[in-house]
Amino acid sequence: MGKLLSWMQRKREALATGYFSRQHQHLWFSTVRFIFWRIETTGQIAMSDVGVTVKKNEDFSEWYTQVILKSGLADYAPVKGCMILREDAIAMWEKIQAIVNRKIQATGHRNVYFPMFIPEGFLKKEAEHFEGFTPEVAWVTQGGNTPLEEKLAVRPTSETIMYATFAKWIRSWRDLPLKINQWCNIVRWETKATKLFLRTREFLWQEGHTAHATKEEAEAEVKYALQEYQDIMENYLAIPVVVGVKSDSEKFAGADYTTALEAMMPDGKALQMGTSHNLGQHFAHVFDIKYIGEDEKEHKVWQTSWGITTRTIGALIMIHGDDKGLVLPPKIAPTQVVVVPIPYKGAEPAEIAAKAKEIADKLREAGLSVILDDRQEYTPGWKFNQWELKGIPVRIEIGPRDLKQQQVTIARRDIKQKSFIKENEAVAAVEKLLEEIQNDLYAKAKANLEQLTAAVKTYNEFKQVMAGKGGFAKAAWCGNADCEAKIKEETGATIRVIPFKKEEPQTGCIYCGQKAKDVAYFARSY
RNA sequence: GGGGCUGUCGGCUAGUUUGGUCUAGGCUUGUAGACUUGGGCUCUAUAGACCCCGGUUCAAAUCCGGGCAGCCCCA
Repeated sequence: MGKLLSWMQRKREALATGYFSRQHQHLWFSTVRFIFWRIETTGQIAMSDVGVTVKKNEDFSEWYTQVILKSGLADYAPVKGCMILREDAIAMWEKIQAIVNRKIQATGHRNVYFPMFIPEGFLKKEAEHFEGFTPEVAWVTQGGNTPLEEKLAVRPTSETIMYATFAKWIRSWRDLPLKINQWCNIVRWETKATKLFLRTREFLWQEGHTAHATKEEAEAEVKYALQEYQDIMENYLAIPVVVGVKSDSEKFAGADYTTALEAMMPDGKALQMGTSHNLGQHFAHVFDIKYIGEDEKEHKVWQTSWGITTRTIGALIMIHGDDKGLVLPPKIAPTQVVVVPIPYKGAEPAEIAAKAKEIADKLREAGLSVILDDRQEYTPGWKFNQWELKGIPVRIEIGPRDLKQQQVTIARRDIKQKSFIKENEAVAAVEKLLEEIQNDLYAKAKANLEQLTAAVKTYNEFKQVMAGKGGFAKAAWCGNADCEAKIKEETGATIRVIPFKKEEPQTGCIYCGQKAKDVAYFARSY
């Protein structure tokens, strides 16, 4: 009772001292809120929360998350760092799968599936490999109610479990080359800084694994995989990449050397788009993968492994997306064309609907993926926004005006431009437009990459780049890992790649000034 | 690896500073209907939330501790 009284006392004091000022505050905030509400409800651009509410160049990180969630590509899962890939994301991944499968199957690789559980002993066999992966391995220690005698790793990559089996499969030179690939999920237990698509504890990938009789063959395979990846990134995803070799400190744990593709994101951070490793004979030694050659002698095999992941979809979103949402390259878009009928009352709605269907069918016959959005319950404006959010490359509108003039209205997503095409030329025009969009997206991304690439001559210049907008800094490097480590410590930038296209260093090492070995691409990275 | 911030209907949020008229308000979305349809139209009705566990207290969305999740910054 005493406390109640003291509360009433305090409340009375509060009322006496602060009440009116709070009322004023409240009034003021209400007014401001009302003004924003007017802007939102009357403005051309701003609208409800259905769309993306931040601008790409104002809050990139928030923009990225919103685009993914609101376009319906993915969602968060209940477990930290795990994501749900939704219909459109899987559809895109399936497109990538189809392209990769077509390419590698044409060159004699075949798909397999190995188990996701790897005995600890396997993982431990190659010391460097184990050391590299062990900090982020998830372990199964119990089955049902019974503790396991040997704990099982949930695969962080499949070299060890595959190569234990390779040792059984490979006996003779006739068994070589062995070229397999698998599509699967991978678990790497990231502790923090997880991000949709880019860094998740579980992700999907493709891992190719090959074994060869000679070093030269393995080298050719490493190069082959990387070239195909480059083709996919540039000619399908419309993402320009820099290709080359990783420095020793960045190479795959257990490899002789790693080659990689690196792309540049709009926020100035690099993203690794794929890797192709030359494993040399390290695994062949520890797993005892040997064959009897034509020379009747015993030899160890030479191996490669290479992979790309669902991460590439994250790059796609970041590079091509805009303030209205996703922008998808036509070759990867799950749906390439959406047809929206615009039915006015009293303006032959049945005819418009029929015409829309006719156009959609014709486009489908031409091999395009088409959605006919004839939902009655949404207005055309609402549909336009929705399909733009989802990044569908081309939209066709068919309304009374079009009907009368025997034309269709074609709108392209990337530059939001409308044009009017005679109805009987529609299919050809759309096909041409899709190609144009594909090329324009690449050209634009290429221009951005060039703009975010700077050749630097001094360490000061280097630091300025990294402290500013970021991007690639092309700089001379002596080859010493200490310099690399210092640079990372001081600027956050690492060597992303030492390009295949060698450039003569114009200066000494950017850090120590000693004679430079290479020109390397440095950047902060995801 | 270190530091900081946040968690309220499906989404955005008000309320938390100062525990109590909060039986948690608004907008949006969802559902039903009407009206519309060339850029997220309008109206009516209706549904829907305090992250989890514990503590303090007569009383917790509000304070404290822990957990889980998300975000940001630095290395």
